[in-house]
Amino acid sequence: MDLKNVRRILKTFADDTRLRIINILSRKELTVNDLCNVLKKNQSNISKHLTRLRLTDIVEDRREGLNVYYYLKKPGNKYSRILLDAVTSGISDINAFVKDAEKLNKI
Amino acid sequence: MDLKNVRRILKTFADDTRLRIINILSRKELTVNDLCNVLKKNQSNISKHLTRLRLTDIVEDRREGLNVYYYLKKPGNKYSRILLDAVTSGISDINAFVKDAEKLNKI
DNA sequence: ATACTATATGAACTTATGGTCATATAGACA
DNA sequence: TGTCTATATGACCATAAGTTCATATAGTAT
Repeated sequence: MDLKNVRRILKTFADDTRLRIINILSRKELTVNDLCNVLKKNQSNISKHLTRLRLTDIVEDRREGLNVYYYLKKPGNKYSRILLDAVTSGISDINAFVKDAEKLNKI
Repeated sequence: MDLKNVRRILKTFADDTRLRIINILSRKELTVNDLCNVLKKNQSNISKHLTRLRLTDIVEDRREGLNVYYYLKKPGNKYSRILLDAVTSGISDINAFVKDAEKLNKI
């Protein structure tokens, strides 16, 4: 883990849409389309954010027919885990997150 | 703490120069000029990064004559503290940080 | 093959960000 | 007062990042 990686991980987290995606995926794996519905964003937008999260090793995907399911990846190295834990700790009660979780239950 | 604050804090952390400043200040309070010398960046640049860190409640400053000393803010908010701990202890052995610490000892 | 659905990606646009230069401000001291 | 040093800030530029539209790709089904 070097400085570049730390910055890359932090930058990837430092966006509202991606934070919301991470929060949602922490509860349940979902398809791109599901995420569009919960977040009320267009498909291109969500897909690009997911690509970025995948390139930063935060999520992984698996295809099932036409659908691609995204889910949180268990961090491989120790430093990633420390950072990811720090970034995600103590923020689950954020209002926007709670609302997203409620929408999620209706899907 | 809302989503906007979390994003703001993460964005502030997500920069090489600011991460290096945080690492350095975690060891010792320093003047703007000291930080310029360690980081080999111009004064304007460092000053602006420090201003941003101050506005995000990560550092504080105190003036002593002509010099302004910067140091990590003690309580900060809870989320900043968690990130700060991750960056300053969990991943403090990253190469760029160690090198900065060595330069710091020569001042 | 065609048609349909889900997802990914290239192009273009807008805004945000980091860096540098020049200048302004603040304090010390003669 | 003037001058020097340390720091802050405004203007400007270049690049990065987020969004949207249109299109491409992948898989299903007929």
